[in-house]
Amino acid sequence: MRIATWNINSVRLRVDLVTRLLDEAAPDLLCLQETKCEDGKFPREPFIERGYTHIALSGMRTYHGVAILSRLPLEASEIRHWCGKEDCRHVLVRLPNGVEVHNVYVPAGGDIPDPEANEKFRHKLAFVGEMTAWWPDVRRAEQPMILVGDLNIAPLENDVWSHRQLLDVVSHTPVEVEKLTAMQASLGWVDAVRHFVPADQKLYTWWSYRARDWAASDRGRRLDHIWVTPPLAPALQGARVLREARGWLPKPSDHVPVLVDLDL
DNA sequence: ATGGTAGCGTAGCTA
Repeated sequence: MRIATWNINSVRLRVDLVTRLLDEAAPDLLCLQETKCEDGKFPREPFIERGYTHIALSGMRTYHGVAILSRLPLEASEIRHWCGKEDCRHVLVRLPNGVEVHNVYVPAGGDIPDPEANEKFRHKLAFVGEMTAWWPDVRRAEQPMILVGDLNIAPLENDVWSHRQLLDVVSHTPVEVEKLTAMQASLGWVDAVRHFVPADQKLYTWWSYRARDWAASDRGRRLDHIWVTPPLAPALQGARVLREARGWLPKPSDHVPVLVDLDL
């Protein structure tokens, strides 16, 4: 089974890039974030045509939005809300093989890394904290589960272009990294990508639109993740970050797809 | 130290 995650930054604007990924990488499931699209306006047809007939949506106008496109049947799907907001950041599905897939879009957190001064940063920390407490409450580490999405945190030193220079930049601050690490520990989640790429190797999934030349400066961050619970770790077959998609024309997303293969 | 770009929706918010 191949699963992919991609922050698409408007699914309607980039529907042709999504179909390109489906055609070239042929994932069984594709989890999208930042669809920025109400469910009734979601462009289902190009995906259905390609066999992705099972679609779970949690979308809204203008902001956020998550979606799961699947060519495997979905036995159940559910939308979850966090921090008392209905802001379309989490949809989950159950597959026929019993695996549960969670697609999450963690709040970006604004620019100021101070929860007192910045409500967005406070929301980000609260979001991850709430979810961390929730996992052991409702699920067990023995259940086969996959968590994917734009977690908006780059936890390791080599998940950013400069650990030292990003220590006080939202996405890589110690307080965020601690929060994400605590969530990972909550059910013993295994980082499926770092399972294959050594921690001393730089790895990014996002490059800012603001760089003059994203590839030349290469100031990236690894914000997009795929985690699995311990029972799925032995099934991990490989992982890929599709860096070349950052250059897909005419209008690339600032994030690239992340893919993991499992022997399931 | 600062400003740089992008999407939505048509101003200003979010990233």
